[in-house]
Amino acid sequence: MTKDAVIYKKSCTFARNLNNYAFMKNKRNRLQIISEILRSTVVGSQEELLKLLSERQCEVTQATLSRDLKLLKVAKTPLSNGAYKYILPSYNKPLPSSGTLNTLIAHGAVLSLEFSGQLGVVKTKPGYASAIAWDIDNKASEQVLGTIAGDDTILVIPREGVSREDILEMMNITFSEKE
Amino acid sequence: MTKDAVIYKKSCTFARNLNNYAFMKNKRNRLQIISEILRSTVVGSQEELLKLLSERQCEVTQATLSRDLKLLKVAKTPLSNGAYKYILPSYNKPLPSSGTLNTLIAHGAVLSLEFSGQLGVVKTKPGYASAIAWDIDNKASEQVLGTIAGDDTILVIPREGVSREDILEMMNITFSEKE
DNA sequence: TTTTTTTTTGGATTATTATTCAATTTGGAT
DNA sequence: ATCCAAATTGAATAATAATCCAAAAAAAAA
Repeated sequence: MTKDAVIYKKSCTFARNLNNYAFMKNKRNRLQIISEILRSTVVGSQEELLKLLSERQCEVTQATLSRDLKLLKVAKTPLSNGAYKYILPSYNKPLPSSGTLNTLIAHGAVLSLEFSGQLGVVKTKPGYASAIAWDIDNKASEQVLGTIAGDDTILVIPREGVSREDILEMMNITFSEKE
Repeated sequence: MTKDAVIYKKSCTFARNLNNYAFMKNKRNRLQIISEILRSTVVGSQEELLKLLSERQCEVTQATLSRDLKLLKVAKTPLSNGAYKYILPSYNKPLPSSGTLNTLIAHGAVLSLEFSGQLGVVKTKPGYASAIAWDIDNKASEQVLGTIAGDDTILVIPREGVSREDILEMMNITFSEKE
């Protein structure tokens, strides 16, 4: 009642933010989408890229796109066939994390769960990391060796032999029952 | 004067023409000069490059220059300082940023960056960790999954597929000459 | 040589991209 | 909440770059 109630209330408050996040109205997601497109497609002009973004429900203007490309340090380079291509710098090749986080994210305080190697990183609303990490520690000791929490980030260290899917499922179960 | 003098004079004139002819009108040489300039200088626009060429007795128009750059497959890429730079294809590949930790360290608050496995650990001056971690989070979300900051230590969790060099480069870009 | 063909080039133009400016929105701090 | 500062964005514009076309120039052929 007490703790749950508090968390529930706060997650409501944050619902709006999450919506924006999900609707790709925000910059980070757009940059991510741009990266993905450029990694998989030959794009020769910003106008062209605008269309591709639009197809993915990402409506922006050329002005913003130009700024995005500058931010991402995307270079425009001539190709052998006479066309041009926008290319990402070498370090811009992150992998989109897999898994369904809907339930998890819907909880409100938990923003995302992504993996790198065997490690999981949970992003939370500022200040929530410790509380949520405590939950994880207590309710998922079967799968989790331990956690380290900052202010809005939790490092989740799974036990050996525990898969990402296991962690994801555990997180969903742990955090979805109270809505 | 004597015949020699005349001949000398003539050969001078002739030589100069030949020079211009050989170095300025000839396409191959011009391309060579362009390459040399781009290798040694930060050039941000074709207009700028035109001036540099002109200083080297190479008078061409922007139209020709554009074609030359296309031929040489020169890419225009954004720099960290907000400017742009034309880059030759061979230099368009991953930057060998190894050992270039100096800039980073010179920033003052960042003392060191070392790796263990895929994880990076940044040492900072006492109290600086959070602030710097925040910077990393916000400016390098493409490469970094998340960070956890103590008082003077930051754990940096790179995304999958992001190499140490990528992180190093990112750090240099993020912390060089800004702020 | 002279003629023909191909390449190269500049002027003008079009196309594309970057930036300015003002308006909003967002994020924090009180 | 309410205010303030910073970030984000689009419309318009400025700046920059690519291309069209015709003319020179060079190369090749006769």
